[in-house]
Amino acid sequence: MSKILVILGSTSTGKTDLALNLAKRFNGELVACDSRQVYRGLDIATGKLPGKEVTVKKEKWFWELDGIKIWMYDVVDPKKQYTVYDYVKDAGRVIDNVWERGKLPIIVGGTGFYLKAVLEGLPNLAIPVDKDLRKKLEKFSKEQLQKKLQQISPDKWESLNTSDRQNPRRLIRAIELSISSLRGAKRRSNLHRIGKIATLPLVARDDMLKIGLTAPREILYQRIDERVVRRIDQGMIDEARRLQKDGLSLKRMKQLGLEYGVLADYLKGKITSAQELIKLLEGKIHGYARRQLTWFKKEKDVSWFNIIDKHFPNGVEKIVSKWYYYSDAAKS
RNA sequence: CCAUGGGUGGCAGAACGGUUUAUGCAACAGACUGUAAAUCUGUACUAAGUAGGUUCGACUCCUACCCCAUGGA
Repeated sequence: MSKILVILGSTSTGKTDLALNLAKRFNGELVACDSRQVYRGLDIATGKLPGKEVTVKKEKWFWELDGIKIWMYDVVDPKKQYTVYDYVKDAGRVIDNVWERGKLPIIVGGTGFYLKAVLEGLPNLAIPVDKDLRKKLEKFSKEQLQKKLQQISPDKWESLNTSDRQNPRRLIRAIELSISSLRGAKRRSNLHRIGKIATLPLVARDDMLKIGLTAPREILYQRIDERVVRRIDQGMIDEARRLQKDGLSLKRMKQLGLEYGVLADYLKGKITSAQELIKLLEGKIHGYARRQLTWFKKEKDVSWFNIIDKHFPNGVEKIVSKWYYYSDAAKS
């Protein structure tokens, strides 16, 4: 069996809850697809635990929630930088392993880019980061970067849209790609080696089922707001303090996004009242949810379910069941 | 009760006697093939505690009142 089930949707739609139930029913294991859950120690704010009560066991390479394995939590130290590249590599291995043991991998995805990368592969992943180059380029102003790219690769520059042309990070990567392709031959070997990893899954269309969870905006925001308060109660602030104590710089914490960005400001003393803290957290997460909606809107072949419908889990189960048991027959 | 400081868009926070009054956050829309919960782009908000006055013109000056903060009684 090489089927793969994907649960996607924006934050606080209850992806993990649903995935756990499906895992129990269909002999599955979860594979988290979240750019922050991969970091050790980022637990409360990244929502590693589902909304419902659940027994938790932490093993070295996976967690076990209610006896269901969940992978791709805690794979790296938060001081290190983890990228799509790492994710594709690691998750690819995990998925293979799940298949080997005859289980159904259920990808629980909030990070659209990572999801796309594992599912479809990302050709350019084969071209590695050039640290020295980046170090140099990071000192450049936006204008200098633009000029540089126009110089070395007008085509690449033309291919960028207006917003990416203003985006230093993207400009740097574009320059990196251009220079690498100028070096032609050398790239070959890399392409070969890493390209294989990047396209690892290559799941046939019928073997993949994508379930999307949505909710009306107001409901989503409301759920987020409730969750913010709950997480503060659960000790989200102490979690940030602990990370700092363990040597995570506030600058790095800020890079970790959303909650951690706000919490870093809080620890710095930039934010003084609890009220302000909560408001900022809510606002940031609302924005995030919106960006996810924008991204997932374009996702193809998704069976969407609105979570305000109390019976949606039944609907999901039905279609998963049909896919799980019968799609082989349908294929032939 | 006195003194001092202050009341600016949803919030924070500047400048300024004079056509569109910053900026940041949030909001809304979008981009995104190695930091993606990141980063970037676009749009909208179109605001001055209240009541008067000065002025050709007031958010900006004056008066009264209301409210807030700090200090004092």
